Amino acid sequence: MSNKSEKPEISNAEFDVLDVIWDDSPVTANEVIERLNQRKNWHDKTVKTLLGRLVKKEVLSFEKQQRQYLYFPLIARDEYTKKETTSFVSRLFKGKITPMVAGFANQNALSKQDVKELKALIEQWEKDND
Amino acid sequence: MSNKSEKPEISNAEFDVLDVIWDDSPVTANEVIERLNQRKNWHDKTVKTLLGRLVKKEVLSFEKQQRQYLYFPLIARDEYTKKETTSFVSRLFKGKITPMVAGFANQNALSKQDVKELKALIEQWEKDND
DNA sequence: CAACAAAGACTACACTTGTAATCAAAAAAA
DNA sequence: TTTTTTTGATTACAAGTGTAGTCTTTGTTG
Repeated sequence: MSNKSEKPEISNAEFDVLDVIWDDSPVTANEVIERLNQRKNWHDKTVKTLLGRLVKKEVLSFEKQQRQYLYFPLIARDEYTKKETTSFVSRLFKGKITPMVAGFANQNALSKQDVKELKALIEQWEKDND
Repeated sequence: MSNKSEKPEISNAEFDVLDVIWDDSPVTANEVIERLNQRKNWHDKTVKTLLGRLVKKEVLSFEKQQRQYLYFPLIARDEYTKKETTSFVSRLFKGKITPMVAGFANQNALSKQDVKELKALIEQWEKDND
């Protein structure tokens, strides 16, 4: 293994922490714990550990405010999701999104609204390209 | 943790093994090793270990052919990809595919061909639904 | 039949991950 | 100032993972 800063490798639990920080930052550890409390049922020590690991992985950083830390992300959510999406689609769908969307549709996970949005997106794409 | 048969939790390395088995099965371990050799550079013992773990996880099974085993999948690729897609999209895009496709387009990962296919897919969807 | 080779079973081992508990430093309260 | 609390740092620990090596069994070869 060993990927020194090549690519952060964010674990599932870590992602949940990062996710609420992306929602709004900088934030104190307690704020993060509180926000996570809404959905997860983690001990505050657990969240602290995850924050520490994210800092060590250089995904987060912080600045001291008295004795507390104010955490903020070092990588943008958008950048992260794009990268993850690319690797996900390339892994499971040989890089093609259509089969992925098809699987979605095929599962009744596609709503009328989604289709409307997709159409708008495509239209825009066609306007931009070519 | 601990998910007794709820949901297999296939690791990355395991997935690569499973992937070539999905391509064509049943196959012997050596066939799997050979196929993987094309892209990965794994020791054959490594592949054997992964096969064993997949069997233990009930993702694969096998039947003996003399002293060799012929492995085959217990879960369908399609089923797996659908499930993974759902969880991926729900995690990173709050369950909406459009933002995902948008990120894709936004990255120039969308080809003319893709768009054509997407349009066809949508058209079909509209024909089916409502 | 004896020795060898091939296949799978079992063992190994460091690193990651989930999930905290304990320790230490510093600020707040008594 | 002594005590208590709060916050982060360090330590813990089992299960999972990547990546093999060794042991055992069972055909194969001389």
